[in-house]
Amino acid sequence: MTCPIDDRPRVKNAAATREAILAAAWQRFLHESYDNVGLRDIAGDAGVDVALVSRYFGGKEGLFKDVLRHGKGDKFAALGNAESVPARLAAMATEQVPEEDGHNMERLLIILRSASSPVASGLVRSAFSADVLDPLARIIGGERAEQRASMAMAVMMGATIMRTVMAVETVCEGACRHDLADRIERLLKVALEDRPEGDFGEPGGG
Amino acid sequence: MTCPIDDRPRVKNAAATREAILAAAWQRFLHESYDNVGLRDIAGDAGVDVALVSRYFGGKEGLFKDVLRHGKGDKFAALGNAESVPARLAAMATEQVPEEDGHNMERLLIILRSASSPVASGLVRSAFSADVLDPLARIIGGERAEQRASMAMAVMMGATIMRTVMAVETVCEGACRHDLADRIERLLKVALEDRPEGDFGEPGGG
DNA sequence: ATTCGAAGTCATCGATTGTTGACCTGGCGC
DNA sequence: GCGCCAGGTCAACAATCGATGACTTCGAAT
Repeated sequence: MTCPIDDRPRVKNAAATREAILAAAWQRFLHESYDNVGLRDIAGDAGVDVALVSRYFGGKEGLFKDVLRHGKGDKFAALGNAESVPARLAAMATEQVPEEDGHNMERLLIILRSASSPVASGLVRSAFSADVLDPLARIIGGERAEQRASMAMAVMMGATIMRTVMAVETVCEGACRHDLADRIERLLKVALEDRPEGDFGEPGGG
Repeated sequence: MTCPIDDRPRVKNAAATREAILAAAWQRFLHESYDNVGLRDIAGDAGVDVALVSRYFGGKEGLFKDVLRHGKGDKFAALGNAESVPARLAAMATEQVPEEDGHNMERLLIILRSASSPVASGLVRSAFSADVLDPLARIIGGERAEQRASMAMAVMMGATIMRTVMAVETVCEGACRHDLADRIERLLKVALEDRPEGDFGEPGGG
């Protein structure tokens, strides 16, 4: 198979072929939902025959599963301490992030896109719980950490949906981008608060 | 055609048939995405032949379009004034709502489910903008109303996703439901704030 | 009772999907 | 040299989808 972009025709290299398929699948699933991504599209992007996809990954579902667990093993665990989490997440939501966090943000978008597909939803839910929710809950700690982490991720997914899926201008760049990030950061702080309720006021800067 | 649940076989009543199809489609699109809902499923639920769906609504896309604009004309415009919006929306997100708002919440879920389907995304986006975002922005008023409304809806959609799509227990009912609604209400208040930023403290109760 | 049009039924089309098995091909050991 | 086998190609499969056109049936107006 002649790879369309690479000069070398990439002959007889199973590992490279597997990786090419995985990369193409990542990009496809990043922009469209599970159901609307065809194996022929992925194979075409990777410069590979369709049959190889099912052969290497045991079908579409297996490929999607491997896409979800692709990348660093840490995933969302590298968010720093509880203090820095809101700022880091806000930066991720507005995509002012270093390479590493951007990768995790893309994974979140992949999860979001295929969240409502009968065959993918199960994989998506478990991946979200294991790779996103639990690590975040472990970082923030405190009472009802899982619930507060869920609220923070609700903010993240909501903002992401507005930006990428609904394509709302005012959340994309429109006005001042830093103001948007600031508002999201404030939202994340409220979502992560473990104070009872109705208790305002920050512990003070420093 | 013998309707499976109704005693009367419903013969030769185009209006009733149209409404039955619409109701069945509403329920289907409420639980699955646009791509994963078949016209045969809808027709089966409505007790109607498949051909009638395409005949009455001019195809699947037309049916979905009619589903989106189904119901009251007011839609999200009946949320009261700017003061009551956060509480009402929080009640909607946790489904402690009267009949009317529940209908709007279902519409929001329909929008959410089919947001990433190539043919439905356009309809979904315009419906969301016209029936949800703009009315809400008009209610809250103030500076950059559209952006603040978008942030509030981001919170709403995020919470909804957590509950229904991701099926996160802690956001469903788990702990105390009223605490969840309270936290969402606080999030909505922050999302809708039109103060510059960094300015905390409420204007005082009463 | 007859007739005409709306309402409903049936069969089938074309397109697309994921998957599979048979078949080729090129490099490496012997 | 030859065989062997992993890596790759090709064609075809069954299933499903939305859509369409011809046909039948019922209701009502005359």
